[in-house]
Amino acid sequence: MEESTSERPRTLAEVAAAAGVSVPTVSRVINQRSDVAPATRERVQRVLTEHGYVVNHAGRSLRQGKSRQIDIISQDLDSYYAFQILRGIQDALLSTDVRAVLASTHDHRQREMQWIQRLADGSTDGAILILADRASLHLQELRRHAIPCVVVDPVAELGPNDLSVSSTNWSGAKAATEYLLSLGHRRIGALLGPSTVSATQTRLGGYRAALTEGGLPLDTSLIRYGDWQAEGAVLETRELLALADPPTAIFAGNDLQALGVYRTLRQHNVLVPDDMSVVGFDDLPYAALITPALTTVRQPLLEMGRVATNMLLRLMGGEQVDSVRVELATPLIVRESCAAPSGVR
Amino acid sequence: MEESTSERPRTLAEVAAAAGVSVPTVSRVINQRSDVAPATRERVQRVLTEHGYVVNHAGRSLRQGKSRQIDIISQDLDSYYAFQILRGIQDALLSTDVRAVLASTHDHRQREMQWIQRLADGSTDGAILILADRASLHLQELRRHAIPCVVVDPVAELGPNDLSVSSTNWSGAKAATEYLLSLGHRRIGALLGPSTVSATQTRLGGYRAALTEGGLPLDTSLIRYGDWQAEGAVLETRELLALADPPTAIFAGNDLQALGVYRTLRQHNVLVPDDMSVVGFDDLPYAALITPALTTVRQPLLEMGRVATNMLLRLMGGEQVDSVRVELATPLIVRESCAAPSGVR
DNA sequence: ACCTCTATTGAAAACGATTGCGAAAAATAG
DNA sequence: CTATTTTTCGCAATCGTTTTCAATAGAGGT
Repeated sequence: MEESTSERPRTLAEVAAAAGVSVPTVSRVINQRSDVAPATRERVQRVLTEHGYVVNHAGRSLRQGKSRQIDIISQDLDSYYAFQILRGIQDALLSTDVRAVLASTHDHRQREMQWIQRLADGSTDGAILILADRASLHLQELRRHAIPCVVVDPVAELGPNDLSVSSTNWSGAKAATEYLLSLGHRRIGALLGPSTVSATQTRLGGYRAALTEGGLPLDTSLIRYGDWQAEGAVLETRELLALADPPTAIFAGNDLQALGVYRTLRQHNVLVPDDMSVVGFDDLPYAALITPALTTVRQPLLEMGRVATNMLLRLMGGEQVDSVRVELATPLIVRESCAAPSGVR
Repeated sequence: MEESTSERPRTLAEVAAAAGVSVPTVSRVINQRSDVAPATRERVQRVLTEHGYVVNHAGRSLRQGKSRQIDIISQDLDSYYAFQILRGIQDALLSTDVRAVLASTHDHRQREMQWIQRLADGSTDGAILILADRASLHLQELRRHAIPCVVVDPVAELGPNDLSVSSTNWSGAKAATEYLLSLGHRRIGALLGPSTVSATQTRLGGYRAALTEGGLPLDTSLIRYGDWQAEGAVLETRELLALADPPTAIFAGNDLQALGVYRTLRQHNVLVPDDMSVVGFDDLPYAALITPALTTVRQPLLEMGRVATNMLLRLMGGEQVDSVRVELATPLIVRESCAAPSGVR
């Protein structure tokens, strides 16, 4: 199909020669400048497409100080969670000529330096930060260099000018709690993330709101702060089970923690959902596959990545982005892990 | 700490001026060339470090035709599997100044073109392909441009000169099967990947070898080809259960399929491991967390990514890489999903 | 002391694109 | 038909680095 004559023009000069015009003219055609006569443009364009010329990015970058690359920076690239976001970013980039560079530095001193340096020399046109907070070295450096960036799911409040994309943690938690209440649960354990993370507080707010609306008191002994990990959840679940008046349902901070809850309950011969209802958060792919299939609040991670990327692209294009803080909806996905409490009271 | 005087030298010229030498000399110092007098080198070096100068990558790239970037290309960036490899790659890159670019094109025509073009203009110094085969467009283009690349876990036989890193599928499968045999199982179902994938065939070989050594015949009705997905595994498990003489153990092609097996068994009220033993492949993080915890053959995915990257880096450095085909060990991780068959015969 | 050789260094030419500026050509006005 | 404006397009400079290449200075040999 594409048996282009093996000698593709490598430089503007070659194209220019072939089209009988000067180098700048070809450049103008490529960059869709207006000051080219229609006839000339057409002629150059033909040569361009026929020979399959491609611009040399190094040359362009050098001249323009732009790279058409964005950095993806994740605090911990070690969770399935971040991976989903990554996929969304890739998606959004598919129809552009922008490329994503994995730029996490993982507290590696030397690497952080390198990264900062790359910022200075125009190697980076923009960045997407996953789970960053305002104090993050990355965010600060990006601001210093005035490089556009968007934070996906910030862990703490950002500055007033920092763009972010997250999900409706509050209503997600509220919906989950309401659902459990509607099933008849009156004692609902909340096994959240670290108390310092804003998402945790927001979700706690949703949980509390649902309880209040349901006319129930807030029992702080039912609230546990975790570390987002399954191992931690094991301990916290044990604590909940050991309560004098243990909960009949557990709202886990994420699906990974829910996995830890499942595991612990099994060890204690507590059946899900018969003896204990469990709700997760995230809806990672395996949530539907474990048994019993996990009822969970879906975070549209893919979508979040996509939206953040589109915002960033607009920002990079110099457009004004009006919505500084975007929150995407978090539907409750009902599966098999919840039921009415067994000991009806 | 690093209150560098805000006017960091942006160019070699500025450094040169500050050090009282010429631009090329500074360049030579930076690139550790030998033809610089010790005294001069030391003087320049001081200016360099004191002012925190950093090379401009666009300039260097343009001149050298190298980018210090490698492409990561994955057939489907949509599995947790690939993500683990990605982490390994990141790890290996941490102590270098090479950056990883997500370059999967997902059969997106336009994007593939862009990618090929970037190959031509030196935007890519090397590539790591995940799950590619010899016929892959990417691999062919890379070869055409003589760009070094390494394939992680090739899905089909590669050319004689293609470097690859994979795992010992044969002995992994053999170990898993032997383990089941040692528990007393005599009918072991094999729920593999697509029959066209070489890993599938290799594992089948290991499975068969264990059977033969155990003096058991190969019952082809126990062998099912799947698609690596959990949904497919559901169907295939049903088929196995519907056999006149169903297996007492199932060896799944990967952990995701094992999840499907679990799910189906639960639906059919078949207890794991009491009524059916299950072995997985991969050892993804959730394997230890589901209940019962999955006994599985560990693929050192992280390590594979790391090894592949190191090979690539050496290749890019012009070193001769002797081991064309690297296989990493696949230990059997025994957890809770296997037991002696219940109906002792 | 002269010649040769080596170790250092800088001047200048790339690398491939974009852009400011001015000149020629064409269009418009008078 | 001339004067003025507008289009169109090329020259030359520039982005920041690396790489010849030649020049200089010093070392060593005889």
